[in-house]
Amino acid sequence: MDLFSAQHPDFVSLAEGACWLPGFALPVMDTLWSGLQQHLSAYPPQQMMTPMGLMSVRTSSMGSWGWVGNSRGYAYSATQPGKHLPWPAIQPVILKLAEEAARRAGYPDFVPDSCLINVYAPGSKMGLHQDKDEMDFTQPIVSLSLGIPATFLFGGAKRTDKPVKIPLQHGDVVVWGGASRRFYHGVLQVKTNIHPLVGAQRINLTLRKAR
DNA sequence: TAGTGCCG
DNA sequence: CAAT
Repeated sequence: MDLFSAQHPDFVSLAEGACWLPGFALPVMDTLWSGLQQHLSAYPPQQMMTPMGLMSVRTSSMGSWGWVGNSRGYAYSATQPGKHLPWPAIQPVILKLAEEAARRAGYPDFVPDSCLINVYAPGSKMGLHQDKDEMDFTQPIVSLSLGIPATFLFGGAKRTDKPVKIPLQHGDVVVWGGASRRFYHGVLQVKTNIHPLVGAQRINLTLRKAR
């Protein structure tokens, strides 16, 4: 490994089946942000309820299935909350980026049908949880960060496993599947900051195959 | 257990 | 770790 790639690794292994790809999406971020801004205007993110209380993040979706929470639990829904309208298709730039990241991580057959969009204002966070409402656990999760930095917590199979802290920045991608597909993960409270393109917020896109 | 606050 |  030469000096440049030692300082700027493009692949960091987190666990069996899981990796962090720092800056993987940087070449498409301007295009991606342009499309995402239009989506967020048309489909404003909403705070979801959970059995435990109101989430601090705001959520929107693209794709055939959108993630929804309510006081009884979590589910994937073909329609927007409180409406009878479907979500728009996953934007081609996002779909291609997710498939390329999955391939780089060792999942060449990734076909996402759901893109969950989580918007973190400063102070927002996400507690440790598992993504386990999908049908096919052979398909990985692909996560893309935009905007201000945040600390991603990547734990293990048990809630009590000590998480690794990953400082995610604009353009970073994390992929987890295989043995780590159901590992606990979360996000520490986001600190106040300004990103030159995205402003005072962090946005996370999570691509999955829900059905 | 996709949140929160209390307790030791 | 409750209470869902």
